[in-house]
Amino acid sequence: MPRRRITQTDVAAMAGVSQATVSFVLNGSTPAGVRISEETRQRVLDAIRITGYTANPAAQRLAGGLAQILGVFTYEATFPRASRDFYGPFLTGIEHAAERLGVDILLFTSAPVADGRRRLTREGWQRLGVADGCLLLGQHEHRGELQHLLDTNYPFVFIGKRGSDGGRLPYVGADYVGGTVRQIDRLVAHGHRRIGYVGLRGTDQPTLDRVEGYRTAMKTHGLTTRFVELEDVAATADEILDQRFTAVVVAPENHPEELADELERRGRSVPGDVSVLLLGQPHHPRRGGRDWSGFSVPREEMGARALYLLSRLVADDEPRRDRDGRRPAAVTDAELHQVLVCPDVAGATVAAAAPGPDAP
Amino acid sequence: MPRRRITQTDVAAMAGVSQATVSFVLNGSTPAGVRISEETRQRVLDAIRITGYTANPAAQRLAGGLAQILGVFTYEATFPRASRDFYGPFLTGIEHAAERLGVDILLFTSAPVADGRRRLTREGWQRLGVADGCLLLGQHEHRGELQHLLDTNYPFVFIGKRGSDGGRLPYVGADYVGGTVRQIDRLVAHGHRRIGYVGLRGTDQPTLDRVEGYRTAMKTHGLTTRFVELEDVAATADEILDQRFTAVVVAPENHPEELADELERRGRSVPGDVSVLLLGQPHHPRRGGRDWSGFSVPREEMGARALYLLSRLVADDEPRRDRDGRRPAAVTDAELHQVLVCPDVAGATVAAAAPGPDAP
DNA sequence: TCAATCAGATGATGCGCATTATTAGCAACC
DNA sequence: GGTTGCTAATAATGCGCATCATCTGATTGA
Repeated sequence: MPRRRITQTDVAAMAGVSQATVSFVLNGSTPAGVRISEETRQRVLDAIRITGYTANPAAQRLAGGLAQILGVFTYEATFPRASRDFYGPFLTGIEHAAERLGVDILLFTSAPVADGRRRLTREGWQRLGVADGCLLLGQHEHRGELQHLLDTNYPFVFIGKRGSDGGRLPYVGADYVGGTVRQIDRLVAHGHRRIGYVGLRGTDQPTLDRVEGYRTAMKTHGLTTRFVELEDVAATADEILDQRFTAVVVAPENHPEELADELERRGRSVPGDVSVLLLGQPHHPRRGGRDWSGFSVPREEMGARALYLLSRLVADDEPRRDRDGRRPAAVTDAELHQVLVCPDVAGATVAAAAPGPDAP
Repeated sequence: MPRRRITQTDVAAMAGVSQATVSFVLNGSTPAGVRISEETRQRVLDAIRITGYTANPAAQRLAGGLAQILGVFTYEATFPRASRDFYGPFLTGIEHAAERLGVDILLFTSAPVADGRRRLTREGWQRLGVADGCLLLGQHEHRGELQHLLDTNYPFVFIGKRGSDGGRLPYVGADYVGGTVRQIDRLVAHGHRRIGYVGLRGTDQPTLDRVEGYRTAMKTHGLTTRFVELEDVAATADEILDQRFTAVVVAPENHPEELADELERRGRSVPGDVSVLLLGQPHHPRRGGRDWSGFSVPREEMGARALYLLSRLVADDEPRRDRDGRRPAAVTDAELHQVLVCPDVAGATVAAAAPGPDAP
């Protein structure tokens, strides 16, 4: 086992060439009129094989190359793991993809927290530089920081749809709209007509998309949209009964478990009297919690797809060719904004509508 | 927003000093006979504050400094989060500690897998270098690789006790011995006398420790140790009844859930007829699974403590002082090998022994 | 008065790599 | 025979930082 690390210079010496030649061979060469004969190339490759040379990522990065390190930054105040039920799956997907890509993952756990959200400023900028590109997680992004990333042409990909910014931000999101539409379809197929939307107004993308999906689907079926502002769970339960809903859709962050409890406390059964569909997975799966019907967000896949996309963007940035001298195909606009299907979850909180006043 | 990154040279220019001076100020200076006046120091610090300068980790690392990056390597074939019930909590703890320390975490997801376990060789060595030190996870470490780490004096810490290697390997483990002893104590306190150990023979540390704990405790109480080799769950259930055990202890990887099912299928209740104590948490918590009694492994804390220890080791390696000119205290032997208490879990699978032939 | 000491800093160097500019050798052409 | 053109490579440079060796000017000691 060698004491000192093996460098390109060592390899060069063994192959009887210059360090530069080794670098060219490793990078598929040909930046400008540089040519390496096939024979020399082979000699270098042999030397690399024999010595077991591997590039020092720090040096690569410093010299303006790629380090095969991709970063993960989050805007949440505490690193995603803490809210592990929600963020864990993203990271699992990211790690799987990283293994496939042969890339290391750098978690920016050091970024300072200000105003309850993590910032990229100051400390952040430089640290980002160790990674070839970065995945961005969490709702509360900071516009100025994003602008800087765009300005400096630093490759990044959002996890979660970003509609706000006219197509400049690459992202991999989930199709909350489509998922919600299908839930309404489902309810209608079960004979429901009075279907309420329970939730908080919000400007976050998932909420906007759920509302849009609800609106669209209700309109399609010629039904009236009815929103119930969630303030107090008990009050909301009363309202649901007052309005004689036979079904409601609700986002997972809006305490569906407690809501169902309240309904049952009022002598109604879920789904016997009221069907409840969840627009996403439960955030904090309770021991012995209900088996919710609704749709699920493909979080692992989102993580993985985001990393793949990021790696493509990084490759695009680097004007380097593969060994056939061709550049990989450029990233298309379609790739830049991916929205993944949210599969339906059968569950046990949906049933046929009780025949009510609106029944035929 | 500056286009080009701010370097020490920029800061130096602003403060009217040389780049070297800036570096000295940042590192608490004084490598050899170098002195910086308080006034100059302040000027440099001001310039840093104004420019918002931050060190480029790649450059720091290349120049032999610290990058404030700590690595996580695993010997498992797939990266830990994938088997997230077991490994997830370690990473949670690690991330929390990283936030506290202001350090980024590098996951070595790129390390190649050979023979079903991940290796550090070739690819690995150089990549490790980006991090100031590294946490090691998983059972199947490779001796040669460890030796190399020791030889090159690369700072690392194992998560999980490492007894095999006479105190040369730093680790943060869990006290399986003590935890197991207490479970036996618990059973004895409940009047149990015929207490079996169900499990597979294994040479992994946790298994060795559980067996040791069982042996010790049984001896202390003057009871006979009885091991049931787990081959087939059904056969094991039969054996438990044959031997008229009133209680068994079992490791979580040995299918406790199925075992209890088998017992109940035979008309025995858990814990009514047979108490079952789990020596650790369930590996794959089942929906609606039993509420196991036993002990839990403080995995998050292990992760966090391991990272703290690693950071101390790294600091120790670097002959650098803090701003008062003192070196932090060296790592003691006690710190080098930490074993954390495994708290008891009350649970619902333990009850008083049914009066049997051994009863008074 | 001249050497010795010391505070306070700076210049130069190298870490390992990517990349640009340059060179050496040789065949072809006028 | 000199110039052009081409292939095949190398020398040199810089990325940003840590660090070693060195330098300057002031103060002290004899």
